[in-house]
Amino acid sequence: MNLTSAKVACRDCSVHQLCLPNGIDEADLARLDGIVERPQPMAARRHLYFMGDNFRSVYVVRSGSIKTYVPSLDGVEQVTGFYWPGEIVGLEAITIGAHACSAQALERTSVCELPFSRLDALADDLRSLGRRLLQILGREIHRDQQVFTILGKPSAEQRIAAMLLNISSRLKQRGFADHEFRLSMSRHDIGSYLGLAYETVSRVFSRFQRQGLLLVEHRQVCIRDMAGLRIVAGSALAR
Amino acid sequence: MNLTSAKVACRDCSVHQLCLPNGIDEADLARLDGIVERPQPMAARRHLYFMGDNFRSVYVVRSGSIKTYVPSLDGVEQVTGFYWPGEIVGLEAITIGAHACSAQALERTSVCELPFSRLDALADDLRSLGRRLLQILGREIHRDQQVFTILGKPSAEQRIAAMLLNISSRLKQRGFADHEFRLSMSRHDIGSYLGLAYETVSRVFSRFQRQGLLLVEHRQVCIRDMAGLRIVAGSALAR
DNA sequence: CGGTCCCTTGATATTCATCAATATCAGTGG
DNA sequence: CCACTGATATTGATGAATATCAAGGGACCG
Repeated sequence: MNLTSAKVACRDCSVHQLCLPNGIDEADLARLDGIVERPQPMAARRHLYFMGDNFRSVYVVRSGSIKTYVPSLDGVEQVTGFYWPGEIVGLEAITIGAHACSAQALERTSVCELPFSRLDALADDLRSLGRRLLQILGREIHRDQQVFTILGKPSAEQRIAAMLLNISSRLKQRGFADHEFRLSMSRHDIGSYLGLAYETVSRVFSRFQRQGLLLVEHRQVCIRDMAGLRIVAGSALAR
Repeated sequence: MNLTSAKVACRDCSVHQLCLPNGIDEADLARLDGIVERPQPMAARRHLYFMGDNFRSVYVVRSGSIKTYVPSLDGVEQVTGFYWPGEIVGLEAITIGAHACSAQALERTSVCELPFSRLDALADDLRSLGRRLLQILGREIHRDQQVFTILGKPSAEQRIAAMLLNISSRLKQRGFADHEFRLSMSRHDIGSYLGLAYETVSRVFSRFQRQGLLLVEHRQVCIRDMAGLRIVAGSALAR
């Protein structure tokens, strides 16, 4: 028996407040809980879904992390996002009915699976769930807007600083340390996400370390000077 | 009296099929129509809202175009999006309750205003409206994902080609010509959006023209070689 | 008609990608 | 335990792409 796959009810889940159940009352929560599936944890590099797959479920990361990417003909995949505990993967497929990207575990990762048809049917009954779903999607749109300000920055230093601040703030929201964390993705993934060569990512990390902004050891990152990093990122909303 | 501000019911609106009412049945449509406000057209450069404003409404572009941007301390605003007829502005504020960016008309523009509290209340009654709202937000998330693949491209040529294709496909969806259109935003805005200097935008346009990919005259763009543009953009989902 | 903003183009400086070599780390099997 | 292997990361050298500085032309607006 694998402890990490033990069934944890939504009400006792550590990311409860960031997840769908937040704002759903006790009685309704039990019904929501009834449709949540909790598969075995996934090994690193396993896929949650592939681009083009029929949309069945959205997935909440419970532990570990996920990257999404768009594979391309020439084999150069483009990373479109990273997801940490409490974040929801697969929302991009709701309207289209098919996944617009592939989703892959960056490390050993466990998720909750929420079959969307059952979620949708349940929302017919529970107006609070319908509202909550709308909130979740609205939050996602808000986040995407913030990411636009990261990817729209003109220099490698600005983009990387803004990305680190974005990760930091997301981890903080989830109750993790905001100044020290382990990047579960490779330099290559970061470069693909930000539109930079992976060597550039590596160099900027080294430069930030020399400047006293960061301590970087492999994938472990410690932010030494949050304010300085904000200045590098550019004042435009790097919170 | 201004003809463009004449009251057009949702059912007769030209962007009906891209807008909220799509999929709402006749009887319910009348009720939805009842809460839609149709303000006078806005002059170019007028703001729909400013960052930080309380969230009251979402806005559907009926004619003209809107840009959204994040103003920053040093005065260097960062553009986060462009919106054409049938597209909905303001969704990023739904969950937070305050606008995360400012929205400005790029030309004479008319919108429909949908007061969200009334929309939300109506959705309690009309399950079809609740579903439709979810669809709208899901579509927005899907679009944002596509934008990530534009902004994540490594070169100026790729980003600009991908952006043009993205605009083209959005205009086509709305029944406009997909190979010939007028950009309502400045080179500066495009540069800010894509993380490029405005001179680079200008140069790449000229280069594309010399290569026979485009005809560019001021803000008027004609795509001469759609397939070639797709190749430049890189195969990764530039549709 | 004059002024302002926007766009284009050129020259130069800077940043970034690419190529390449080396180092490090996580597994794997002897 | 250690050697071996392949993936990952760092760093340097070089060339290409992009930003910056600068000038001039053209469109739009009062």
